[in-house]
Amino acid sequence: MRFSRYFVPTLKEAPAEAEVVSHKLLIRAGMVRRLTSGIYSYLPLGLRGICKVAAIVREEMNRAGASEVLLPAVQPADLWQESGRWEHYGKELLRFKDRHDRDCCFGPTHEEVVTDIIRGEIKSYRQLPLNLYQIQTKFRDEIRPRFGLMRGREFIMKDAYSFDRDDEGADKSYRAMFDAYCRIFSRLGLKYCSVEADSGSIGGSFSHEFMVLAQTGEDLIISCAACSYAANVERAELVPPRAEDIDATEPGEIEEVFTPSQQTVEEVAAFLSIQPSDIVKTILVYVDDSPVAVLVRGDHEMNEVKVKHFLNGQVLRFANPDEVKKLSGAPCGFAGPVKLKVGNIIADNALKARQGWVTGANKEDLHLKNVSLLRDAKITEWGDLRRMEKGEPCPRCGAPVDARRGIEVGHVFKLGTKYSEALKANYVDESGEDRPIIMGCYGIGVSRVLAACIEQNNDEDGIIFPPPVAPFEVMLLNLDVKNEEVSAKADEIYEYLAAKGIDVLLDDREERPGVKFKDADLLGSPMQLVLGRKGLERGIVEAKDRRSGMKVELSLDAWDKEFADWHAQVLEGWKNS
RNA sequence: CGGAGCGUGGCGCAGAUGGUAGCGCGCCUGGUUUGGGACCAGGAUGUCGCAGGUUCAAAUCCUGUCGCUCCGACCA
Repeated sequence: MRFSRYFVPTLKEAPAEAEVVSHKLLIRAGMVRRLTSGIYSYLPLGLRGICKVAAIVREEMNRAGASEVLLPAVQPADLWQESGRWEHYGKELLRFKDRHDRDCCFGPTHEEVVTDIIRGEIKSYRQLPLNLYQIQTKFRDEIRPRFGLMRGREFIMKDAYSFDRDDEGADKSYRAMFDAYCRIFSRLGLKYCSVEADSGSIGGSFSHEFMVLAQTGEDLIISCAACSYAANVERAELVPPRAEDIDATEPGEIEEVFTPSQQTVEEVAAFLSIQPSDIVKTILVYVDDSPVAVLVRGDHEMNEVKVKHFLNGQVLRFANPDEVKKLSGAPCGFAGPVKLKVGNIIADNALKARQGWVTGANKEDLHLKNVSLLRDAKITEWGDLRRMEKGEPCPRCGAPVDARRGIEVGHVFKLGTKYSEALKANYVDESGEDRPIIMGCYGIGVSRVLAACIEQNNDEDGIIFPPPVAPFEVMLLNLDVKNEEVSAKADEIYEYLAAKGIDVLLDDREERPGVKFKDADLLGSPMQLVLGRKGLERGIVEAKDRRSGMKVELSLDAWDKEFADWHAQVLEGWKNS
């Protein structure tokens, strides 16, 4: 492409709306523009980036034996009522009515639609296994879209669905997708890892997430260097205290202590000159509208996902101040398990480690000392209810774990028969018996991958695209557009590269050199070729590796070889990084 | 939805105590420049988010409303 005729509206300043680096750079580089909250237009350069990602995804999906389809974005409500998700999906599902007043929705995911196709077409075990995928725009009406393409409401996703006759086959399909995902993210040049994950509202038995490591990631990943255990914090299992670590000494009599206006754990600890780990935090929540008190150690964090699963609940919300008052009889900050009038009190395993605790007294400005949860409280059940912290023992090998931030770019689920049973997608096996198809589903956030890629590859001058993702692999700068010889040579090199199948953007704008250098760095092509009058006189083209900043001069006399060597060398550098 | 903040030329912003809108970037014209976002001169562009209200007078005060961003519950 020729820059002068292409549409690349670059910006010197980052728009105020952008918070994270990928968002700022996507806008500054003229790749995207926001239409409204969480909804973006892809401009030519952005679309090229998306297409590059999609092409790799497509190749690897095809290679893994999946067949590409394109399913409808607008879907009828009855399908969703059949699966039960019309009720359960929540407000992220964008619902509307058509002119005939029929309920519809915009697909946030396509389990219902594929399963509907499959139940109509698949009758026999002979037709299985099968894997269908698509790359398509999804819509999820997120509560709070943020970080540009990272969490949009409208986004581009690759979603695949596998159909198998039995568990063994389903596991094979899952494995095939897992491997394909590894190949995809490696080819895209991303630093990623796969972690055990919670399966969330899509449902199913087990799942893994693919995370791109980045400080701005919204997810926390627990990983163990010693045994390669890795999991999302939502999921990371904690080992209960070992028998020998338990101090069973029974404390003395319960004692009320005056703690005026000391509401937070930190305040109470400071006021009583004790550690936060000497305190039991009592968190009042509602799970599916019934009240629950969750007990965790003062220095620990409750894990809402774990609590939800522990109670087999769908929705968890915190009690509001009025409800706290009603449930505990005291304002926020003074709830405690002793004589608490909440039927369901669940406690984290870590609280088994000892007996004497400080807790709220369920009375304003009072706490209790010497509380034994076994003696003084009615604990319904104990369990793993908190978030793992950095440095805690790995559930597999006991070594201290590390915590890092990540962006979820892919997710593989083993669904089982959740949808096939709800929608009656059965097949007939060898013995003539009807059986539900075993399903799996596999997503990649294509637009998010582009953002994550920029998040991971940038510097103060702009984007540094890995070659496979770069909208243009080479940017060719003609510094003297008005000089006919220079322009003729630039055109010649442009044609040469194009003929080699290299995506090249020729900057033929009537701009000063400085503008072109700045834009080239901003747009992030991994390779820059610079041709000017001075260089042409000396018979050279200057070549810059965007990532290392290394510049070399390529002789025009030996162009074929010198360019090929340099090109290979830059690509090699990326592979080894 | 709860908490915080912001809406003023295309972009980034300034406009106390009310007096009829300005700066930088960008854009247009001409000239001088031309290897890391040039300079000079001239020029265009605003129903100050929207709707009410107070006032002789509102970007500024009041009320409502819409939109956006950020912090918490969702997820690719």
